[in-house]
Amino acid sequence: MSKEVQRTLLGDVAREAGVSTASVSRVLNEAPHVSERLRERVNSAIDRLGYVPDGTARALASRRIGAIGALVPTLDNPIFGAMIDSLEQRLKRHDCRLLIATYRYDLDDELQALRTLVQQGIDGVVLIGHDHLQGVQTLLQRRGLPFLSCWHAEDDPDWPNIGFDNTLPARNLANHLLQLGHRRLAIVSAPTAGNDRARARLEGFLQETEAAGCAPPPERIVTVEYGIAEGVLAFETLMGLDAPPTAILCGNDTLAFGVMLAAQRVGMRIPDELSITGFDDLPQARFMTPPLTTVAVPANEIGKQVADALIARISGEMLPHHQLLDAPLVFRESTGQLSTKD
Amino acid sequence: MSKEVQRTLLGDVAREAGVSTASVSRVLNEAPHVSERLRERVNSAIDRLGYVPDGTARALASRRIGAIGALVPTLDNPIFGAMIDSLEQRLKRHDCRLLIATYRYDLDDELQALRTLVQQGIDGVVLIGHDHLQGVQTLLQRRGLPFLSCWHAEDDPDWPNIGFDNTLPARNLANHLLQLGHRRLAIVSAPTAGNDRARARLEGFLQETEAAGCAPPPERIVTVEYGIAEGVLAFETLMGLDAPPTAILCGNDTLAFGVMLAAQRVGMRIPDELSITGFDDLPQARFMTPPLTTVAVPANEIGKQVADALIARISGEMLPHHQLLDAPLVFRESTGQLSTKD
DNA sequence: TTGTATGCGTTATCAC
DNA sequence: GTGATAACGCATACAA
Repeated sequence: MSKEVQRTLLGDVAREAGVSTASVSRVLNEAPHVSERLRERVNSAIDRLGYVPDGTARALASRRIGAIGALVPTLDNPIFGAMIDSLEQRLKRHDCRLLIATYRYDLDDELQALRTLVQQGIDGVVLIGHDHLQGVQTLLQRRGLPFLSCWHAEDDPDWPNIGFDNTLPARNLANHLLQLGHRRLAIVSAPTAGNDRARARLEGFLQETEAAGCAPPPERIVTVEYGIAEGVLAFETLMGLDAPPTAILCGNDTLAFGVMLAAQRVGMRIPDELSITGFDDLPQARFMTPPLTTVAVPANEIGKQVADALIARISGEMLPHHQLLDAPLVFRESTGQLSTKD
Repeated sequence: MSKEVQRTLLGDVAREAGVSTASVSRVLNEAPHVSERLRERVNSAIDRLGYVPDGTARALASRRIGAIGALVPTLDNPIFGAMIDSLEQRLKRHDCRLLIATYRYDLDDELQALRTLVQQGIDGVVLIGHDHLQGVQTLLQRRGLPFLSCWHAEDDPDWPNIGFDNTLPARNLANHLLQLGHRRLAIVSAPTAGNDRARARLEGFLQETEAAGCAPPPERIVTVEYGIAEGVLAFETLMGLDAPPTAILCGNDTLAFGVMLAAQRVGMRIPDELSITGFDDLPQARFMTPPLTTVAVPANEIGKQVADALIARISGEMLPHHQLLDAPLVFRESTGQLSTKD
């Protein structure tokens, strides 16, 4: 199909430089104990011939492909896009490529995708969260494959991870609303199946409201898929109740945007008539009217740290790796005291 | 470093099944002319031994790694996230993996990243837009590597592509504003260096306004980096002018969001006092207050079609591949006639 | 339809 | 420090 151009091989470089193939390989891999003179001769031969090493042969012989795999639920959520973007940029520094696979929160798909990536020969794996099928751990261990999960914070020695606590900020958000005098709270959660982060946030909301004796009744806890339109729907559901909430805790910013925009659409004043909180601190959160009170998830920082840590693990440094990052609350104007005019 | 478990090889499967290695390979690759009986024996042996083929060896021997590379400016822009998400899902169907690399609109970085991916042995390449260094084409051609660019629509036989016209919708947006009676137009553009899409949109805006005799003077054409905050800044710059615009054409939705939110912040009524247009139709565009008039970029459709077309090319089908998709205007409430009360 | 034998382009283990 | 040479694990042309 394509013209079979005569490719320059490592052996050609060796001949051109008048050295052995082993020496060329050593120069290529920056191995120790190589004389400066030899290095120069080889490099000059490489330049002269325009030699480019073959990654596949390299991978077979060295048992390293120079790429890791990342399994993410979706790239449609910009928070993951941001993380993957940082991850890839940082991996580049370590001369490492990135294979991505998405699984739409379907853990069977995740395991299947992992199998495929492992078969490709990836040098390491990045996972999101703590919810995985048993097969994932089994496979990873059996292959002795370096891996790291992120976006959560379990101190599990079998699951090295770099992330943040999802529960505590959720509790703090709930507490913030309680402090402002709200008692009729509602929760808009993403589906928790296969999503420990969503579950942890929901639990945080519940723990705090229960402790205060005003846990939302079932009808004020709605679960919707990820999306602005879904947030709009959730708002409509909640406001149709006999006793609508005075404040809504959302599982993520996108849902909060939906809720907020739906509220504005019907002319509701935020926060006078309704307080709203998010979780993620997406770029537009601070530009909403009013700016959204939320939790700043360190997506970019996670990407960088995961890259560095996984590369370290691949290099054999089996560090502890339970890294807890800060996910601070960001108080803005979407939350406030209920106006007492009624 | 990791326990060297005795891996099961293709040869082991052959022995177990009592056939040759070639036969096992044929079954694995679903080659034609394999008897049902042989297939069953091999598959059963594979199951019994839990054999998993080695991707690196496969790649070296077959000269296909089962993955393509995608070079995107950034994944921080959700429109690219959406495209990559669809692309990856669709590639999966074809049993193809995805390597991604970002280059922050730096064409030198793009070429460098391409070199790295080519060296890995990727089977094909996806590019964004038409702006690339000469080296990109040279490299692609010399290796006879199947590739496809997207997000633009040149009818260049040397550059197979699947995309949409960026200029025409831009013209139509400008015309829409002119029809509404606006004469003091402004443009907020993303940097056009290394970004033919931004340039095409800008040109569309200019062509139409020039034709109507009201091309914006230089001070009403501002260029800012991608981002909501940058849109806010652009708004402030434009509104500080002696003759501020009555309508603003933005190069993408994110900039438009920034402009709109900044306008709301200072209490400006949209569209009564200011009309705003975007480009992309991000999910939140229709949920803004007011909903944003914009252009619906078929990001997901591009992802799917690119996957199918590139796989076809890799399989040797050298189709024409200049596929023009529709990018329709979406008229919403962020544009309207200037209120004539002054 | 199936088996045999060789090649894929490196890396790494030895010697020297 | 440097050079032979044997892996690395599979695909495929060719033969049968």
